[in-house]
Amino acid sequence: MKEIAPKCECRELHAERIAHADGQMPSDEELFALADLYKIFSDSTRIRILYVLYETELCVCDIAQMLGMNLSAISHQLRLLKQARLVKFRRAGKTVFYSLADDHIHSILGQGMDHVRE
Amino acid sequence: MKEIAPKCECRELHAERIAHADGQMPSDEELFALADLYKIFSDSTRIRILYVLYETELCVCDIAQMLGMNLSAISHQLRLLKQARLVKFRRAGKTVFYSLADDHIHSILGQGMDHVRE
DNA sequence: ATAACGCTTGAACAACTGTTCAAGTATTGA
DNA sequence: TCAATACTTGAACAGTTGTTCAAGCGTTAT
Repeated sequence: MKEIAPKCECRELHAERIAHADGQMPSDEELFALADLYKIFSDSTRIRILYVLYETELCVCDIAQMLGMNLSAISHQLRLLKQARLVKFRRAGKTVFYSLADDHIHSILGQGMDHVRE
Repeated sequence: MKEIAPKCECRELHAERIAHADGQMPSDEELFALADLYKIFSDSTRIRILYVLYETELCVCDIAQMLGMNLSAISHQLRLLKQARLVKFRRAGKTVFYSLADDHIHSILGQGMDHVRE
């Protein structure tokens, strides 16, 4: 049994604040989904893939070349990006081209960058 | 030795695209910093902490109470949020109050939420 | 001083993650 | 049909992460 309710005397004094904060909360499902979205952006390989795709579609071996990584590693990460609907792909013969799924992704990446550069 | 340059014939055909994509790239340091920022938001405990602090400052035991977790777990996560400069704190007697570091955090969380709710 | 409270910290542990390797599939050209 | 190219996939591995437990620190009241 884990202790989930520490007996803290100050809680009674803060009841109003807690009620207020609680009323503004998004649902738990939304917060978990949000964390999962950020999880995709939280790896530098995936972020770099998204950025090389910012301007143009590229095939898997091009991405691997640009990132200095092997094909398999890139392919695994592309699968995650695909599952998260952040990239889409089209096959042209033996080659598979990947590109960003929609413009929303651009704006998310842009805002994060603003924070880092501030 | 890891293989970092897969010999892919299509690369020569894509040279222009690669040059273009490369010219728009943020620096590696910026991309790593960006991944680190997203890493903070990628855990549901930390996201939930940030949201309960959205409207008001709260002490550690209040946060633990609201999230149904023990004090130590919350304290560990607050340390990470502190290091990332996403929260600030003030001590009042025995109690330590945490709050969001600045308004920038609000807008980042807001945009992520838009994507999830779309 | 001493004790109690609120919080922090370090060590330990299980769970998860990213990369590699080897083997596989799909498509094309000979 | 056979081989070659471009990519995908599963298993294995090391490295990382989040939580818990126990012990500690700082503040306040007695």
